[in-house]
Amino acid sequence: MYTIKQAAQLTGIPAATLRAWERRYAVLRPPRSAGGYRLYDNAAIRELEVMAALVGLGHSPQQAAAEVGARRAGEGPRPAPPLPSIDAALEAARAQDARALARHAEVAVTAAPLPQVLDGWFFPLLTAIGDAWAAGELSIATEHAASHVLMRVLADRLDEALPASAQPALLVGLPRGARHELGALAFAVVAAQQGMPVAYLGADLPAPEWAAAVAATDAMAAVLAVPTRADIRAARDVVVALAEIPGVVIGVGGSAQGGVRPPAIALGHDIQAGVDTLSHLLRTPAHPGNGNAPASARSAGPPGR
Amino acid sequence: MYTIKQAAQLTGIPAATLRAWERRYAVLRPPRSAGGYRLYDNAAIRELEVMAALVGLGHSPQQAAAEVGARRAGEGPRPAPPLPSIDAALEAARAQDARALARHAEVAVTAAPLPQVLDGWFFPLLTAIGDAWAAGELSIATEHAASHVLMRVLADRLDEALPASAQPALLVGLPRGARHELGALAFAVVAAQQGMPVAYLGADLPAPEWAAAVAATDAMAAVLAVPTRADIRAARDVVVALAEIPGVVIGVGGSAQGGVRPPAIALGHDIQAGVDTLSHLLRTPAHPGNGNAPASARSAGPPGR
DNA sequence: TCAACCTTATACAAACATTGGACAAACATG
DNA sequence: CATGTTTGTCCAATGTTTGTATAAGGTTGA
Repeated sequence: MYTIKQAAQLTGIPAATLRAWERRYAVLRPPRSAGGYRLYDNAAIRELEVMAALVGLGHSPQQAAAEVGARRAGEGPRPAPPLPSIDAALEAARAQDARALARHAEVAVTAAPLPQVLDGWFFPLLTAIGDAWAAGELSIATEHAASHVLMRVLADRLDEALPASAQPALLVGLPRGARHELGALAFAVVAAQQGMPVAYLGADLPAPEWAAAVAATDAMAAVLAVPTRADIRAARDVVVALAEIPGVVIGVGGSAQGGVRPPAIALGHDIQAGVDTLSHLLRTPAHPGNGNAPASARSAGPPGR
Repeated sequence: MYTIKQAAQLTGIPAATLRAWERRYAVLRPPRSAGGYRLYDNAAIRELEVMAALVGLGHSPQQAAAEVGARRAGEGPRPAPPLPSIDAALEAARAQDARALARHAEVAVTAAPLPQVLDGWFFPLLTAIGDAWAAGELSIATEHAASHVLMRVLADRLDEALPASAQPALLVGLPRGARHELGALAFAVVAAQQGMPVAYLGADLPAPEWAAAVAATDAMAAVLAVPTRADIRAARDVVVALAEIPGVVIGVGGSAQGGVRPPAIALGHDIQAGVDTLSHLLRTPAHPGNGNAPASARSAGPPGR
């Protein structure tokens, strides 16, 4: 737990401003000590960092607070807000009714903060579709069409979340041969909603291309999805290629992320947590001894902006 | 959310002009803060950028506002409106600037009727990108990202053109193994804008899946793209599978369409003409002697609607 | 006990927005 | 050419947003 001065130092936001933010936007309600001192924990610090990032990106503090607040609304142990029925969406997919499916998905992403919708709706729907296909109730064409639709809904979200003009600092995509894009895209969207300037590179990208993309954009981090065992080899190649470039944080996600070793950092299987981890790594000015992260940033200056 | 000054900075349009546009053309109605400040979100910024680009292209602001507000398909025989520069878009693609590329594409599809834009902008841009790649000036990642962006712009148009909910009468897609989707998607969009209920099935679809999709939707026609020689065999398989189903018109397009024989109907290399051909075939109650079309309609009633 | 740090409440100025009207340059049209 | 419309910009009076400063006083830990 940190006092306000420490929080100010950690986040770079003056203490007076922190108090003003709390008073005016209720952006945080840190617990107090017996004597009434504010006590910030690490989660609070991270939220402030997100807020600062959004403000630095040009959002008005008022709105940034609203956005941060909206996102936090979905984290507590409260009863989850009702999501639309997965069965109905599955039915739409089965009936090849792209429009209805898109509508269901739109409703879902609007109903709650995205990470929650992903866990509670998108991914369950995907496995339901997968099951239906395995049971022979559903053709590949149908499965194709459905994932197209879902991808588009997420891509729209990505568009909406991306700052109007920013050099991408984070690249997200899949290694050569890998196909299942939805997880990677979902990660990109959540990261973008957190204020990171993301570029989504798509599926099936060979290692040299990854390196070229990182070099061209001067990105500070790359995240690749490793959806299946079969993708591990290609993912390793990418990691090797990227490790050549100093100062790039390499994250991996997906079911088979365990098959990829340092310097890649496994981001785990919870998207929100993975984004938090990454965001923290990027915001912390590279500790020499933090385990497996590269040692120094290439481009001078702080991450934000 | 951005205040008007930031919106002005992001779009390059003076704040006073933004207000004037809003007042005079109702081009945007941004939400307001509690104190009455305009709040622009990313979508609004993008719309303004499109509008600004159209104005820069020579459209009057009034007209541009109307076009941005309600994008319509082919209007009268207006003098060919100027399309945005392909070079600028190529530059955006090369710089991995997905946002700028999307903006260029938006401007293009807004500036003129789609078939014209396809011939005069989209496909030239694609070949330019292809050339740049062949010349080693451009990585696969870049080419990937660019075609992603262009696909999305077209897919948006498809969504917009499709009637709220109608049983698809026409399926569009690619045979197993085929990848280059843009032509097929473009065909689907033009057909949809012409009023046909289209479903876009996507790439890489095996023959049995085509048959299943046609059977499931009771579609009256299927159009498959045959982008390269290598796709001919798979396309033939699809044609054979679909020929089993009576009353289905089978159209083929793409560079290698010549390699596929009746009962498939070659739709030629001009999208508009191809759509016209198909539409004519569907509207004409199956002549027994029209060369290579199948003989009878399955579902009773007239094709169109 | 004391210095350092924290609290609330109020205040304030600089930066930024708002509306409504006005106006000249550019453009079209008879 | 004369006339009317369109369009970008500017003005003035007024309200909002936001970071920071101040006063008066309480808490913390050596």
